[in-house]
Amino acid sequence: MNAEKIPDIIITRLPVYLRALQRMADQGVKTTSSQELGEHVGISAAQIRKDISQFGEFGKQGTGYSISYLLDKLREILKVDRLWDVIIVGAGDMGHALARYQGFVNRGFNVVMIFDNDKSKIGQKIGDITVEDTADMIERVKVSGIKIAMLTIPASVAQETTDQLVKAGVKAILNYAPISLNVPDDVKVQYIDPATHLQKMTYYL
Amino acid sequence: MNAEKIPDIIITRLPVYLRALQRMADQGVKTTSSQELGEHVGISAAQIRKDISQFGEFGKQGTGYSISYLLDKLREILKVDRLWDVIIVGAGDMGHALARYQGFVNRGFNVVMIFDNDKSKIGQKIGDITVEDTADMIERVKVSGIKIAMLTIPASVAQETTDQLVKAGVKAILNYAPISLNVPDDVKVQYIDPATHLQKMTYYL
DNA sequence: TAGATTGTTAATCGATTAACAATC
DNA sequence: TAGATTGTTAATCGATTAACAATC
Repeated sequence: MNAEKIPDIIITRLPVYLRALQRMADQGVKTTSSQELGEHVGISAAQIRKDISQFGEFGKQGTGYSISYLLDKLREILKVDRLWDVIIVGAGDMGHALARYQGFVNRGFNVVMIFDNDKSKIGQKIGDITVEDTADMIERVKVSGIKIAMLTIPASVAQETTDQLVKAGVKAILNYAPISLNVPDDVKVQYIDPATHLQKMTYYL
Repeated sequence: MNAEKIPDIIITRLPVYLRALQRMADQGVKTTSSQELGEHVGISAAQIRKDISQFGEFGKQGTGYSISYLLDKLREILKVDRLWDVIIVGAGDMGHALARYQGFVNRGFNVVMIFDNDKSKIGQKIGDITVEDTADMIERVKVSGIKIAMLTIPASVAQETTDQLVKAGVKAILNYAPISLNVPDDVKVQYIDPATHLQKMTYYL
């Protein structure tokens, strides 16, 4: 793999390519071109070729890309050629929805624990996972070596919970709480806040 | 307001500033600086000043920005100084979670209808909204003039449903289905796909 | 007043696009 | 072979940063 640093914005696009290619594969398509893939994802063919070529020469002149081969390569690059254990912190509506979501496993993720600090929720079953006490979270995460967490708790407790997760060794946080989080440089955060996304679009209305 | 075209990437950051400022205001803070706001949201002070100055001179040398004044201005710019009616398409777990989410109203959005094509769900109550038949969606949306939809349906039906929404006059779609959507230029789409967000972070693990 | 902080300019840095030789 | 499409280069375009005069 390439030793030089790959721009973050390219890494952001790879999962989108992966998703589109997975869909094409499901439909039985064997081969695609930068042109065709670009039409699917709304990105120029030149950019797709440039992005992919950062990691190697995965295509063939004249014929384009083998979808299964490119899928393998992208999964390897993104490290989703394996199954990552993931925890959910917050067993509210959103935590429940994520816990029941069927779309994680074939994309590299496995929800293994759910935490909440509400005594009435602890012990409840969501699918085949039992909600555990947030008080035990640091220890449980440390011991199991889990690196990824999804946060579905109120904004008011998001930063302190994040600090605990960082202390427990978590390196990637998908944050559903509507607040910006402060984390060390080696911890990544992605934000999902529907209101923020909607507010971007109303500008154009 | 400025007549020149504002870069999309600036528009993406404004809701993040808005969210942080709203939080500061809730905590009783009256004034802030580009420096302080930048520390909260993880963006450089220079960039914040440049972004905000695209729309006018909202700060004061020496003292910074009045939070309530800047909030007013940002809400006006983003057009969330009003309440937008929004529909949810898909009454599954995610649709339910969004329907029950309390965080929309004070950020400019009001969920007014929920649609599903599953006969067993139609007629069900979620909060004080009754799930309606997707077959009636185009008509209902057209008549009410709704411009914003949140899509929480399977990827397999997302594009056809999107086409219907576009036909009904919807101009902004928040898409939770794990698929890229094709829409006309005057329709905006934002994507929320937890697996895609997670896959971006695993690259760095 | 002195100190702080804005708004803005110019310089730097980075990303995208267009074009085409290489080649399947 | 002829046509198609990659990988890559150079040019263009756009975004970020540093610096500072203006001024509260």
